[in-house]
Amino acid sequence: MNRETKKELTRTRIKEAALSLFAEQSYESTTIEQIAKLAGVAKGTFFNYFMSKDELICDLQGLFVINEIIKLKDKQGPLIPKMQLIIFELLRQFPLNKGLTRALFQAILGSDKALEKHRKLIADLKDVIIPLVEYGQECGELRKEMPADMIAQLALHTYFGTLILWSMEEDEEKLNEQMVVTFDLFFKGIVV
Amino acid sequence: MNRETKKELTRTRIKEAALSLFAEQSYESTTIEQIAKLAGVAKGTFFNYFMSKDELICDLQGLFVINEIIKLKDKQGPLIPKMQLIIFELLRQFPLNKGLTRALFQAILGSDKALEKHRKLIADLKDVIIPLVEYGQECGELRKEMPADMIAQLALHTYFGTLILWSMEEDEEKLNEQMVVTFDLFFKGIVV
Amino acid sequence: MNRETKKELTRTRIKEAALSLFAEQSYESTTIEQIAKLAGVAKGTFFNYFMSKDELICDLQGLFVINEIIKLKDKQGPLIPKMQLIIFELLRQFPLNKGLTRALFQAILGSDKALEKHRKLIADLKDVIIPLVEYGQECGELRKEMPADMIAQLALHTYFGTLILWSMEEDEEKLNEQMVVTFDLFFKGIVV
Amino acid sequence: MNRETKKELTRTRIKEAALSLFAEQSYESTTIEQIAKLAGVAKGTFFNYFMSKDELICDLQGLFVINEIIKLKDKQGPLIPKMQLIIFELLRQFPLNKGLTRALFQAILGSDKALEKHRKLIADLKDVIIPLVEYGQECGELRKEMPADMIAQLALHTYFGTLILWSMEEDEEKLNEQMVVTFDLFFKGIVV
DNA sequence: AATGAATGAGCTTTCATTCAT
DNA sequence: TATGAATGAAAGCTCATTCAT
Repeated sequence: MNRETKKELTRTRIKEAALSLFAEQSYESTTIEQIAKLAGVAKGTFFNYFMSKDELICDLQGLFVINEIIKLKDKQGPLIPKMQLIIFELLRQFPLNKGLTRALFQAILGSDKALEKHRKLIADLKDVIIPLVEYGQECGELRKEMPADMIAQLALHTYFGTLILWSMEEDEEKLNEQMVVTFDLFFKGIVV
Repeated sequence: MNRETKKELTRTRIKEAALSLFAEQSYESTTIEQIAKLAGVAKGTFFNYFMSKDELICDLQGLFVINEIIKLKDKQGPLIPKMQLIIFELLRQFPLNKGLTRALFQAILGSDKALEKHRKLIADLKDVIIPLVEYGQECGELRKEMPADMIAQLALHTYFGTLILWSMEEDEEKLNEQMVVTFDLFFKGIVV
Repeated sequence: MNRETKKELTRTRIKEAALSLFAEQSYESTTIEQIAKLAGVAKGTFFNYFMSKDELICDLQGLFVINEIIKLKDKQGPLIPKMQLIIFELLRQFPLNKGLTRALFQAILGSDKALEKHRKLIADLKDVIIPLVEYGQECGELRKEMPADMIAQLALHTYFGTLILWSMEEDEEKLNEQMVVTFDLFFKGIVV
Repeated sequence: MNRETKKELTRTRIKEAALSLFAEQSYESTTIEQIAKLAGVAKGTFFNYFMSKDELICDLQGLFVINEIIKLKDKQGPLIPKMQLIIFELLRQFPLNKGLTRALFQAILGSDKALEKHRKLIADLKDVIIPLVEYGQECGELRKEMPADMIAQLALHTYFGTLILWSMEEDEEKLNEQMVVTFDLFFKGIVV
């Protein structure tokens, strides 16, 4: 195994350790020492891979890759199933559990860098959704009295609202089910 | 001025100082020393009023009083305006700005006590909304194919989704406007 | 009830509260606030009766009054029973339990004033015991090869050793029994 | 010098600094900051070596190693000299001065962990002494009317009584001398 | 005389970060 | 590159004591 691969492996181990700890504790109360220990490296080694805790969280946000989602943009066919696919893809990409979701929100809310990155993610998602909605409106599938960017925005409100309330619930409901139901209603609101 | 009044005043000053600091910094990075200083009291005095930062945040959550909202439950008339009133009331009660909203979410996500209190708030809100929705369904105002508790849940998803995304935006949009637009769509989804 | 009596009563209540708390917690971890609360007075009131926690402990040491003991000095009769009476008197005066004993030692060890007072107590006790021993030696009851002040000192070693080890034991042995046995041996060592 | 050695050195420096400060002030009034400063390390470094002041004191109690004493158990010869050797060994092991002795007692009396550890020490010492006494009784050297475990207990009363009273004295008497005299009397009491 | 709110120095403890090895 | 001991600023919090009422 060459040096490059080994480095990548360590980086991955650190990220996984962080995710695992964030999931069971809160973001703030997870220390770099705990992460390093669980990753099997020394505390100092952490800083060879991430300049700070802030940078780590920015990197973890990168897990929400929307590359796959962008591809859906140019796919043909009716809108609703495509949007359901986007949602499905967002959920599938990342094994979210309540603790981890809370931790990520907490981290984003506490770091300017992470907040900035989150804004970019939101903008990217909008860039994917807006054309879809415009296309749907042109096809006569969706109501036209509301601007496409507003509808996209609302879709995100719905998505993140479901996500954060779910993460704060006590019991073990599946996120998928809640998301499906919520968007079912959302689609009812926007279709002709 | 008697002692009791003075104490109440100090308590208020501390809360206001905290709110003000939470609004301009994050919750985590606001220290008790800063709060005390801004409130014009000694650090130790803070602890005469709140056993911990946690307890302070729980107290601040209490600002979301839903007493007014509960009164709306028994008011007559069509549903949608009443729900709009609820939203309006929730927003009016508390001079939310982005920084403060982010700080409150951060605090709730980082403290078990505050999380618990938030769950209670959610439950209370549901208790108000569900009967309204049921009444709307009986009157034939709302679709009946979706259970009332689910619709209530969705309303909360929509509300909190709008709230958190708004709080994370960079620019100065008004929350009120976003909320009105979002719920306009939401209502379209649920009416017959 | 006149003012003087009332004041005395409050003072007693504070002392009793302190003793009670010292018995169940350690001296260091008992706060003046706790004492005041249990005594049914305000925190500030404590300082109207005792200038400091130090002064309180000095006052409590006063419980070991040796006035009664001094009277035994001039009593006639054989030595051993008289010394047993002294021990009995010391134990009787004060409802010692392990927690309280530990707390008192802790307090004495941590305060210069209390330490000084304890030295005086020791000196007073010696002043009582030495003449007794001298008389015992003259009567031929006790060995003469050891100076009387040394024997007195040894008696105190024996007394305080029993006291402190007993207070540090886990189980519920009675102090009285241990003391009787220990001194039984002690007397065997000093009699002719 | 390798890392391991250096660490051991720092640990030793911290312990020595603590002992030195305990000797001149009381245990309670010695702060970790003082210890760190005297040891020439940062405050935080203290906590890399000891989780708390409590743990430090437990570690210091470990200075009373009784390994050497245990070896005496199986030595042949008359009892009294052997017991004198034990006392001598206990005193020699640890450069006791009055301040430090007081501090140790104070620490033990104020910490549950340290108290527990002290009980173990007492139990270990009894385990050494009892067989010796039994052997002495079998050989006809010691009186048989008193159970061996009681005699062992009394020896400890005598030892700790001497120790604590000595530590509370103002003047500079040597502990050794007091101990020798006290036990001289003690032995008189127990021999046939 | 009694109160209890206010004080603030000082406590233990945490932890991201640095840096010599 | 990996290490982990050292750092030290800063955190939350305690509590004996003061003092205006």
